[in-house]
Amino acid sequence: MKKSRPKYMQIIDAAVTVIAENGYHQAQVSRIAREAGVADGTIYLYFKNKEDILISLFEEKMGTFIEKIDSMIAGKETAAEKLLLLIDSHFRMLSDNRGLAVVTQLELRQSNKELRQKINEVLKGYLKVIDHILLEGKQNGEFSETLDIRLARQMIFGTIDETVTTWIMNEHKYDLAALSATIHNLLLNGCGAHAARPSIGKIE
Amino acid sequence: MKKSRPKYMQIIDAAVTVIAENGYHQAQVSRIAREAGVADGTIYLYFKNKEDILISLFEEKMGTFIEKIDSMIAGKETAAEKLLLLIDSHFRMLSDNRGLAVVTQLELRQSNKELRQKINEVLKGYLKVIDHILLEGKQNGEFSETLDIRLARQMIFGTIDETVTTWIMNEHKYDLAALSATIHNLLLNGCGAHAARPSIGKIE
Amino acid sequence: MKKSRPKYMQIIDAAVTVIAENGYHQAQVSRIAREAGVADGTIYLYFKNKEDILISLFEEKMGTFIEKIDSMIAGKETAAEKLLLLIDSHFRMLSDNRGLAVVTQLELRQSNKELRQKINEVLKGYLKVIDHILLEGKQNGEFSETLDIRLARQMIFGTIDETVTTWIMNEHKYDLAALSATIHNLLLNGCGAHAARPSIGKIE
Amino acid sequence: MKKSRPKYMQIIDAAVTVIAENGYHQAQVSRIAREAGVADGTIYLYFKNKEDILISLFEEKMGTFIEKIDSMIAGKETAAEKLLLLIDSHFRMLSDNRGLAVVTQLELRQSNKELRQKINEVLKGYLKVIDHILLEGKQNGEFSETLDIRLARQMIFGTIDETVTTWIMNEHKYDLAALSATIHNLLLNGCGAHAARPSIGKIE
DNA sequence: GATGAATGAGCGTTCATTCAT
DNA sequence: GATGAATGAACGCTCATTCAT
Repeated sequence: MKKSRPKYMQIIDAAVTVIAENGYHQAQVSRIAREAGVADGTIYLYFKNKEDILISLFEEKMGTFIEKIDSMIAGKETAAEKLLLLIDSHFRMLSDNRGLAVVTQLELRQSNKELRQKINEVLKGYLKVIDHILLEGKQNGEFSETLDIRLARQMIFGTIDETVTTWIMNEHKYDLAALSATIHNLLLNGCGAHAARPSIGKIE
Repeated sequence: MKKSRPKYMQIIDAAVTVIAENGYHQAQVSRIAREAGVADGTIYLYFKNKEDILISLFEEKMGTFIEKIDSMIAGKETAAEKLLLLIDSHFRMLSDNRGLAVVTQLELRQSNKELRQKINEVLKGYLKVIDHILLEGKQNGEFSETLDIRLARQMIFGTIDETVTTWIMNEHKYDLAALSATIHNLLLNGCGAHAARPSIGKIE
Repeated sequence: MKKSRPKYMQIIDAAVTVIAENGYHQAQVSRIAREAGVADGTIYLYFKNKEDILISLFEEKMGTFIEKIDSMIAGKETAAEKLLLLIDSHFRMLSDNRGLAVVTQLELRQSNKELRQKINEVLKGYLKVIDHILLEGKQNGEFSETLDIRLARQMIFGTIDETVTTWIMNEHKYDLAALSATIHNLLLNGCGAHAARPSIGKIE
Repeated sequence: MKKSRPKYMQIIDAAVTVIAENGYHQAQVSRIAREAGVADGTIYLYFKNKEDILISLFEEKMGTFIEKIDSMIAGKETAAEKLLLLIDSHFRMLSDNRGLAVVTQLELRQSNKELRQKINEVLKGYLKVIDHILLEGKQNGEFSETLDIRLARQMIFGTIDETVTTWIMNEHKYDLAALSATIHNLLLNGCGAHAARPSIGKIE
């Protein structure tokens, strides 16, 4: 429907740009409209209100990302490989799109509780992907059979999230994607992976 | 100093109460003043501006917490024990003070970038405590000698933080402190601790 | 002429329906268009602007009413009979068409001064009918020969109008048309009619 | 309380001036504030919102008027005299305060249904005064013993209201107060007063 | 004639901060 | 030191109207 219209994505991309450049609280609707090259009122033909722009932004960008990860992961055999791919894709996506990184890691978190709860709904899709990897790893013996999946997932997501946030707070001074292998190793150990055997070559 | 006057802490505690009950965006200066039992203008005799209240809040509460941890940790011998104490104290402090937990984990993160950067300054003290534990663990052979301290610290802090946030988002439905041992184990593994041997009794 | 096209009346009737159901301030052009089953832009092929719809609405509905009254009155002999017919027709028309009653008595009065002045132009036709009745009554001796026609007309119109408005504000709880005879009697007295003699049968 | 502060009446008077000069829809809060010589925000120390200004305006001005009428009327003996005083005071008040006349007769009626209903609440006090006069007149034999008080009140109020509105629509071209005696006479007749006897001298 | 997507001006209200008392 | 009345900048959203198709 409306999502097929070019202006829909145009406005979302304008929102990312404006928020990344000026911060969440400086992202007035009129500024987003100007950046998108449309009139203020046009925004409201595609979005219910300002909050709807931000939720849609997150849904579109994160949704696309989750789908990509999902299909890429399908091609890997071991849970360890899948986890590495997830971490690495996550880091690469944000490295390649620093505006989006700032928006999702810092700016959007300044929103009110309701918006943040909706963002969390979207994130659940991502957390499910992690859970699948963990479950598979437990079942095929890669990970400890006593692993608490919920807590392990919190470790994985928390570590990735904190790593990205720190990188941004340090103004992207170093190469985020270069950390993938080390982080992967930390997390694998955390999951009780049989450290020496599966890791071959470049990962360690 | 102004900090020695009773009204200083009175205002900070009022801020915690007001933010915990009504959320960051409902925490108007006049409401904090009413809760503290002072006039609006009085706030500005003790704090430069509203942001200053929130930074001071974080400094006072987190500062006290870091000092406590630091002195408690001094009594423990191994890095593993210190880490367990840190995790457990962290979880217990927030379990025992849910208002403060909501304020620091959710509400204060809605503030703008500048405020969050100052909050990060305060957090650095906490991160240093973690770094000390990790360094000690590496030096005395408890942890892997190739451990990247910065990334391990991000894993530890990120995992703790995500665990607390998830607990709050689930409206404290379960016992946070009960997770200490399991989280500790995950993180120890992550750090390459010689899993089986050192953990005795209740940790595993 | 444009007025001859079917969509002209279709839009006016849609306007009455929309205003009656949702009130003046909720009667957006796009809503009227939807109710009329035409596109927004089509409205502007038949009406200069929104105000023009409302004026035309009043002209059409009130104009029709005045013509009806005029021809009906012609069949009556005395001024008193004509006045009764006028009051009774007025009450019946609005009783039978409550949507229109709400629109003309309440909603349209929320319009701005210019629109209300144009509505008054239309009303002048109605006031002229009243004036004719009064003049005839004075001339044939039914009414006081000192009667001030302008003021008597204001009394008649003001009384009818206030009676209808009160009826609507009371949510049509009682039968408006049942008041015709009593109101007629009050107004006849006001006009100095020789009370006892001319009123025969049902009027008193 | 707040009503005792001088700024309360200052803002109400500013509202009358601004609405009278520019019309209801041009009466922005900021314009009223400027006219009152206060900051926009100050308005909200004395009034809940814009609507509250207008209701208060009506309550203050009409409330004062009703009290005045009530006490003046107490000094008159007959219902006829009381009615004359009421009409004459009504006309004089609005003649002496043409801005207020425009505001209450034309502009305030453009407000939405809720505001108009609150205005009607205030008006009920005025209608009660009329009802008292009518009841007294019926009881002491001045008026017809079959007089329907509700309808007679609608005639009296409707006639006065229509007379004032016509005067304003004619841009105050003639002397409104000069009509008091004639209107009084019309209404007395309407009420079935024994025409010849009670009216002495100046009334007719 | 008919459409409907796009336009953009306009405004009530909040609240951090000041300063005369 | 303490007060609290006053300030005024800032912004999301609606809807009558246009015009390219």
